Amino acid sequence: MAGGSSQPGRSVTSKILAILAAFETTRRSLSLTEISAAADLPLSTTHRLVGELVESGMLSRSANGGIQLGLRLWAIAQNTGRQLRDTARPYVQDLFSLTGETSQLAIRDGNMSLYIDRVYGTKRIARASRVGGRLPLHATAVGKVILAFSESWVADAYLELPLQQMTAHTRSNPKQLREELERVREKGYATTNEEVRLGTSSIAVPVFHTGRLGCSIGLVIPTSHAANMDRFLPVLQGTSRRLEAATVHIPLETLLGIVSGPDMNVPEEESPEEG
Amino acid sequence: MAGGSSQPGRSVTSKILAILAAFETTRRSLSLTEISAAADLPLSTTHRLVGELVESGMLSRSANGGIQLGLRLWAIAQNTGRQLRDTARPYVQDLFSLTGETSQLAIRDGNMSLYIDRVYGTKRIARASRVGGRLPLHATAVGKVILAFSESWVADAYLELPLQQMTAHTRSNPKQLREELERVREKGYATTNEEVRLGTSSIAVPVFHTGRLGCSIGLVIPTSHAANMDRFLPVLQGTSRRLEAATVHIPLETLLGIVSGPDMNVPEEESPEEG
DNA sequence: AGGCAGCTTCCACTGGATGGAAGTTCCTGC
DNA sequence: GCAGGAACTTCCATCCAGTGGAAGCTGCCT
Repeated sequence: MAGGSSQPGRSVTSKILAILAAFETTRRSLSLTEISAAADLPLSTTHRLVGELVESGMLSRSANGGIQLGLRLWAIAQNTGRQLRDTARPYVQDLFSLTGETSQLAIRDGNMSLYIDRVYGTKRIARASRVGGRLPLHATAVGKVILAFSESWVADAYLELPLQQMTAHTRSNPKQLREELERVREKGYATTNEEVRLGTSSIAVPVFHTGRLGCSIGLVIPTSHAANMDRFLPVLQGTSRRLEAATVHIPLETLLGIVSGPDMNVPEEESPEEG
Repeated sequence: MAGGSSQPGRSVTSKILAILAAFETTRRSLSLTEISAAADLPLSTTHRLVGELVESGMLSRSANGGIQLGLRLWAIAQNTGRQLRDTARPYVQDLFSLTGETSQLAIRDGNMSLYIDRVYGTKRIARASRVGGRLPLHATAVGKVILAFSESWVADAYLELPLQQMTAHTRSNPKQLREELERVREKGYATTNEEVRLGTSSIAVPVFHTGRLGCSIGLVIPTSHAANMDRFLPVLQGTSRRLEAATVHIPLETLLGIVSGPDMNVPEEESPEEG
């Protein structure tokens, strides 16, 4: 290639991905230089690629000169897993209306729980998760539900990995976790107490689909009034059952848009980020 | 390039965009051949690029062999306009709780209204819009609000374009529309009656930000009980005012993530699609 | 008014992208 | 069970699109 030392073995595709990935962890707009650094690309290459991406609407320039993700990209991406989100949203809303607590729906994406939808009130509580965000499976209630009710290889593979200690309360001992998952299976729901972030607790139940785990729905509750969280169980289980009924006619693969095959993909270190 | 007749002048970037754009109008998974046709690329090129995109998580292969948008892409794209969506969501929810009618929030994207958020109940009504979807500005209540309260060049430029006749009720006469926009400005809200789709009507109000139009919020109502729609006005205006208060401290550019500059981009013919 | 950081443009070079063709798999109909 | 064919995958000689160092530009800060 150019002047002398291109970085061989990097396809254009991977460079474009690297540029988009620079926005994966931040809500801010980024400068060209920041993108260049994050994507590990020469400034001039970044400049040209970003230019093309802006041209096409994948990225956009904001008033202050920064670069952000474009509305076109967002609009295209809205088609991902739409079946599940469109179907589930009213039920997640109901859950919020009935409990008044932050309600969420998550699926497994590799070895993380991926938050698909989330309904919350105007009084903000400190939040560790967000729609599109990921958290470790062992630290959250939805994650524990996913580990407990997925095919056994999921938990087996997961518990081999190093388990991130997010707060002093996070259980990072594989043996203890395995026992806890057993209890989750018996009781039919999972809870956490300040295992992701101090001050918030959570509770979650599974949503099944043709005998397999489909997703998990749960509540995030300020620890201050989280005593007796299981008072929410009837509502949670009722919502789960109604959601199961609403999705039973849709093939699981259509719902999720993915096969969650045995490909536990590599950690990739997304820190919990912002509150 | 290869064997003989590449299509010169097409950057790799544009090819990747073309592949992603193939998913813009469909929720289905696509076969390689379909993508190849939609993106107007040779099959082998499509094969290689799709392979790379799947590798990186931008696309994913579903169980039946089809190809779909990947969760990674979705998760990255969630950062687009997050500030506005995160802030506004509870207010859109409130609007739904208080009215029981489908509630939505839209902004202008080129010469279309882009639906940013939407809250609806479990009883489905025929719907023409969806989150991430676009509709012509002149046929919807939110669109009319956008035209009426944006800088005057927006409506001026828009009314020069050919106006799509979506139903028998759609007003596609520029002169009539200009008068209607004047009335919208006087009354402070806009309505439609079956102008997008027979059977549904809508009403919308503007949400301002530092004196300029920020976005528009509105309701979609089955025409059967849309008589006296303006009974919803106090709730709509109250919600708008509360949303204005909640966003006033955030710079407009940060909110939208874009400058809606004088670049009225070309129609691009997205049909209303599915109900 | 000099310095500097960030952005944009330029351009000769070259290796990664290219796509036609051949090979493979997996149907479906007779 | 096998011919026909549609969809997908692999191969590889060709060559131009992508490349990135360097130089130029802009605007801000001191």
